[in-house]
Amino acid sequence: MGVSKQQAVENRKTIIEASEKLFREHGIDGVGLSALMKAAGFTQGGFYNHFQSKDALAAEVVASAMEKAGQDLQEALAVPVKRGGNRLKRQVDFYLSGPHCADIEQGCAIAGLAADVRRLGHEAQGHFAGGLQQVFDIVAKLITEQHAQGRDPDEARREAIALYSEMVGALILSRSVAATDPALGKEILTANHEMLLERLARDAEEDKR
Amino acid sequence: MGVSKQQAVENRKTIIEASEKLFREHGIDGVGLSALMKAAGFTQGGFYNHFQSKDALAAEVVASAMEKAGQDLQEALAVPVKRGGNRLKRQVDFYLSGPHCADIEQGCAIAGLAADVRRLGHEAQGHFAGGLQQVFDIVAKLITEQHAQGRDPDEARREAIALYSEMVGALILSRSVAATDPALGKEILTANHEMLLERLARDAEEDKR
DNA sequence: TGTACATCAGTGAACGCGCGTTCACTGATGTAC
DNA sequence: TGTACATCAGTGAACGCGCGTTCACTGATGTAC
Repeated sequence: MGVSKQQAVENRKTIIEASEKLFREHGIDGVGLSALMKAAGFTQGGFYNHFQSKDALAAEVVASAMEKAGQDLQEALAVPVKRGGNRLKRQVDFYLSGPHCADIEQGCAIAGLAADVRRLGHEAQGHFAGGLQQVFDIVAKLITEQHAQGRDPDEARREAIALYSEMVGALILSRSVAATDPALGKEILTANHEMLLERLARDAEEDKR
Repeated sequence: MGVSKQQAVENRKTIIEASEKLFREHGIDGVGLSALMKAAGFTQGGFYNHFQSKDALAAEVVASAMEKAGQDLQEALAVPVKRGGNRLKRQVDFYLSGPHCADIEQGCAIAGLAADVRRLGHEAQGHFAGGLQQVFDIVAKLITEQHAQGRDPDEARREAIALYSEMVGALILSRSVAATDPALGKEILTANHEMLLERLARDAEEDKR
């Protein structure tokens, strides 16, 4: 067809982004190259102009998704905090909200990909692990700024990992029953949300003493 | 080949159990009927003597796995508690241990299937949701018995859901990076474990007052 | 700057392969008399 | 209790289909002179 180099780079990105959505929704094995390329607006044959194999695409999808996840959180950290505002609480509120839970395609990449990544190649797993480290670091910072007198870094990291694990688990469990038992799905979300907010409030109170 | 009715029923169970392991390890789309039947010790053709379709098998696998999970926990509840012993703590210790995390085939069915169940049929999801309800109920009982003066049932259920969500999230995240970054995998397990034990201890102390 | 040629993203058809499913056949089990 | 027949779990080959991948071809883009 003849396409400029710049256009080709953009098309490549389009394929990766379309693939990410389909991979999250149906799993990597649940969607074929023909569907991926079609979703990106191309025909199947062009795939191998951009990627060596489906596995290679999967690795790039994970890398791209995790990079985006890290950036999004980074931005949340950069937004100036209002007086009496609480960035951590706002992140938790958003994460465990109904809309975020329902948005499998664009919601948290970690919750959306974690279970599938285990079955992908070494490269994809590496990108995922790297992104996860970054996310834990950022959440640890959010936790540290939460405390007036700061926080021991190791302790903040432990809390960040526990907090994030709980939120990811809640999202995955809620989604797993959402279609069949929406009430239970909602309950999982709210139970975790309430428990987390109570703990945050309790921590804040202890800080004052 | 000619096989007694009783033998046929046992063979059917063998297929379901072999399938559960392969489904957990590779995902439902990641393993074919030929591999499933071979793992159970049969040839591919016999599959349809037992199941209407691969989807139907998947639904039975989920039902069987969740039933087993509920029974296992039920038994833990039935074991007489030793003086000063703590059944809840022991469950948490086991759940977030390295060996349990590494045992994808026989470990917690909920963590092993949650992410895949979303992509299965309505029937499989129903079995999963039902099993999850049962598990939440049992964990709520464990939490209630934990407190000297008992616990408001709604509050116990909320705590059970939050506790279980965190453990499931920790297991899934730990497994997702275990191959590439084993140190991070271990850290996720221990961070969640320590945080949970601290909370249990704190709850126990509050109880005394 | 204009012309001739190489490049390479995109197309669409084709490849072999393994998938889920079907089928004709076998023969021990289970049943009827 | 013994004999004749129906049942049906199991085998192994075959089916069509969609998969991941390959390939010959197109034609605008990019390059060399």
